[in-house]
Amino acid sequence: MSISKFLCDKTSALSVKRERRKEARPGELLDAALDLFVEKGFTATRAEEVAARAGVSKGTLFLYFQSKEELFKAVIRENISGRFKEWNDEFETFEGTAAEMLGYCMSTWWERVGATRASGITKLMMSEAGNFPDINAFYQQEVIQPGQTLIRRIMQRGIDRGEFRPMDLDYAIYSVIAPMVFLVLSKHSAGTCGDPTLPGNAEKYIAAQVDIILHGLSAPPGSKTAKGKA
Amino acid sequence: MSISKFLCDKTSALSVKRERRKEARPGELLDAALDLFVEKGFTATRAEEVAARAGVSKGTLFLYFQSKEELFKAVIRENISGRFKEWNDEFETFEGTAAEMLGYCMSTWWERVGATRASGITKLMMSEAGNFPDINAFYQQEVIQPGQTLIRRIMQRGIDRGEFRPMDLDYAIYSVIAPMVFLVLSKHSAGTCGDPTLPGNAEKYIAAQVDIILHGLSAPPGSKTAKGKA
Amino acid sequence: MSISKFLCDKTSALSVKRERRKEARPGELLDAALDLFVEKGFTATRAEEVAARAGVSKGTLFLYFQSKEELFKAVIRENISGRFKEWNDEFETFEGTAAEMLGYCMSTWWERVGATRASGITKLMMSEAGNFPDINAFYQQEVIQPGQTLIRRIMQRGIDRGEFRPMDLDYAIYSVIAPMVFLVLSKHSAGTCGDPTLPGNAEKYIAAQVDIILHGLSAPPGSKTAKGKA
Amino acid sequence: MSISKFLCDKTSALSVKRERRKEARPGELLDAALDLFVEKGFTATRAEEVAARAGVSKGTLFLYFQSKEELFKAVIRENISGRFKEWNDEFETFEGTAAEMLGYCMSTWWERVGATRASGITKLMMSEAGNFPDINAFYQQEVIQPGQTLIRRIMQRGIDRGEFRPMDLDYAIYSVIAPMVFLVLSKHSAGTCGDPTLPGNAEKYIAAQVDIILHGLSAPPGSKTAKGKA
DNA sequence: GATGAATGAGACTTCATTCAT
DNA sequence: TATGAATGAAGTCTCATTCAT
Repeated sequence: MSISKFLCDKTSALSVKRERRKEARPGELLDAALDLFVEKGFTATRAEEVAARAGVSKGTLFLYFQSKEELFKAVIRENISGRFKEWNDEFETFEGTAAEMLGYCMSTWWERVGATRASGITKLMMSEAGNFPDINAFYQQEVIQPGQTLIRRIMQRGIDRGEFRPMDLDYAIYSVIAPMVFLVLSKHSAGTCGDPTLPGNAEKYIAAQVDIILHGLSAPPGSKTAKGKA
Repeated sequence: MSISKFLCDKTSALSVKRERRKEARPGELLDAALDLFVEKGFTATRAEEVAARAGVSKGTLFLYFQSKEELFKAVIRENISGRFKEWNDEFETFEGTAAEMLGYCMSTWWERVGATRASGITKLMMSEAGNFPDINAFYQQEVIQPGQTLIRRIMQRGIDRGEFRPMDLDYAIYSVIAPMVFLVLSKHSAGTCGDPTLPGNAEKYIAAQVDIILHGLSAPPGSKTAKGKA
Repeated sequence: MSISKFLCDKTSALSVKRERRKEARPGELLDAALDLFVEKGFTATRAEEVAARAGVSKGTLFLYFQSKEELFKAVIRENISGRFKEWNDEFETFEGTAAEMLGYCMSTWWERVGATRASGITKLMMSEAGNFPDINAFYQQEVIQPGQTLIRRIMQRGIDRGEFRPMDLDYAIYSVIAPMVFLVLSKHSAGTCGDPTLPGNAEKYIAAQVDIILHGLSAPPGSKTAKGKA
Repeated sequence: MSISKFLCDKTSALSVKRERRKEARPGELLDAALDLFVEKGFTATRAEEVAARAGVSKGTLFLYFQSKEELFKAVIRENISGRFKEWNDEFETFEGTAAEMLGYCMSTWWERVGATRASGITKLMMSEAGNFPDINAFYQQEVIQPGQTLIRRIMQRGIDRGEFRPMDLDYAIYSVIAPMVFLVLSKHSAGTCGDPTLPGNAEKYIAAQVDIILHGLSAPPGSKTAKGKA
């Protein structure tokens, strides 16, 4: 429409890439920051490293984020999947048994969260949450609470249907949660990086835990639906 | 002028400062350091804070530890007493079933490690080990390996005796380890500090996990054939 | 409001700070460092003083030099341009007598080294070399050895031509070197700063020494026999 | 006389050594300090090192010297030989020629000062005088001025007697002083520690310089006393 | 917008000096 | 008097943040 438009056209071939980049800058910075924060910790990661990994200069980082702390918060916010609403819906309409639902839930979680870079957030929160009370509250509200609620509802349904033994869900939910948290922490900690049984075979790991848990939860032979062998 | 004056002179309020306690200092500093490192992370903890919490000045810390990093290493070393030898011995002479042994093992671990300040080391290693490869190697060798080996031996015995189902122990051991790791991490992370179900009732938590795991591992009533192997 | 305002805007009094002069900084810092190191000694000079004298902040110094010690090394290197190659060439093609050459050599040395700030390096090396073995080795190789070799060659030529008496050059060379070293040390030591006979009249000092040395070295009139050897 | 005297007698065998030591403490500290200050420089020498070399604890040093700086001043004071008065007297009654006197003077200086640990003072003053104006003034007054005066008087006598050429003594005196200063600096500087021609053969060095200087100063054949060859 | 030179608060560490024993 | 544990001011160096270009 304007002359400047024509002027811009001249460099369009070059600027296409650059402009795409420009739009993507904040995202690239968040990605780089997530990786580095997870790998080295928040304090031990230098702002310049983040910028360098994102392919920009130090100054540019502060163009998009007010401070290193704001960058941290943005990293958490950006990578916290608000997927639990969606999963709660799936739960409502799920047709199989509670056991199937629980297994499906853990596998899906691995595919959609555990296996992705977003899983680093778990480690990050465990390590740094103490220094960021507000971001921690946000994480509690967006992740911990919905996640625990979903697990609890599934298990409650299992108990109600007689699939699972009656138990105190305040504690029982952690038999599901702990193995998943442990898996992602292992993935991101130096401590188990050399362990071939873990990150490389996460699916097998998940399957093994599901198997044990479901056996552990299932109602004894004498009860309603799980009579089988007896 | 008064008798009390003379009495006080020896331990007067003024002389509280500059106490000479060469013997006690290292321990006090290690205690303070463990607390702060666990709470805030190694990098985020200032040397002066450690000194202050131990009730000494900045300089005194460096009288006993060559550097902040050496202090860190000493903290790790101090809190890893090779308890596993002792536990392995207990395992050898244990008279009960593998299930009893496993339950006993987890309860004992809680009493002797999980409930103590030493459990903070777990969080510390997870957060910072990446930046201290040599410390990490030491921790792997002194804690991770012996711990996993002990669990594995107990479970293997259970399988051999037909108490437990046959399973791939490379993965199954984590059904025991994950809940314990999760517990201590929860204890030391702000993330779950507000969660009333966890730290206050660790014994109940342990009991619940033991119950589920043992159910999950146990062989079905009709399949005592594996016993023959033992 | 006024035209002058617009003119001033570009180089306004306010913008004096935070000038960006990447090219010039290292040189300015090296200059400042040389002055201060010579004046107060390396250890007694604070990094911040060097920065301040160069008109920059503490941090800027470490932008250009990895450490204070690296700065020290750079100061030495910067002020030791391998002048001796050039002087050795001059010696090869010099047409006059050895005596003329020696006098020329000392005068030239004064002009090109002694009178410049580079002469402070001598004092610096004397005071601090003991604490920096590698720098010392470098200085030996780049300055001491070539310098002594040049003097020795000139004197040897004088002996060979019968101009100078035969003598043990291992010691005789110091009759030339000592007065020069003494001169620059005097120049840079508080000890003789109040001495009006020295720094202000270095040329006269040099001339007087040359006169005495040449008399001291020259062969007695009747002993021209050594000439045959040359 | 008193009981305590008898009591002391009991431990006298042991305390003889100790008491002798006690008396000697300040001297041992000054010795150690001189060595270390000369070797490493004032700032780079730690008070504790001095104490350790003297065989006492850090605290004891400060029992005898108010501060490290006072220790430095005491080292200088202690080691500045007020021998010039004595030497001036020798000069008055010396029977030989001025040349003999000059040679005797340099040899004697080497024996009584140059070869001793006290010669380190020269290096110390060159290196540190700038930071200690008052001690420097003291050194000027006690050493530099009397020393230069002595040399000047000897040379003036040589000129007066026709032994030496007329010359500007303001500069000529350094032909004698420079080689001596250079010698002790060489002895104490890392720069020439590896040079086998210097410290090991100081007497030869001195002799060579004396030879050249005397030749350099001596009156030409045509003058009164030094006719010889012509 | 993007850059990276410049800044300066703040961290680790040293060491002269003090003082209870 | 002698000791050496303790102190804290001061120095080196880092790095989040700013800002002129």
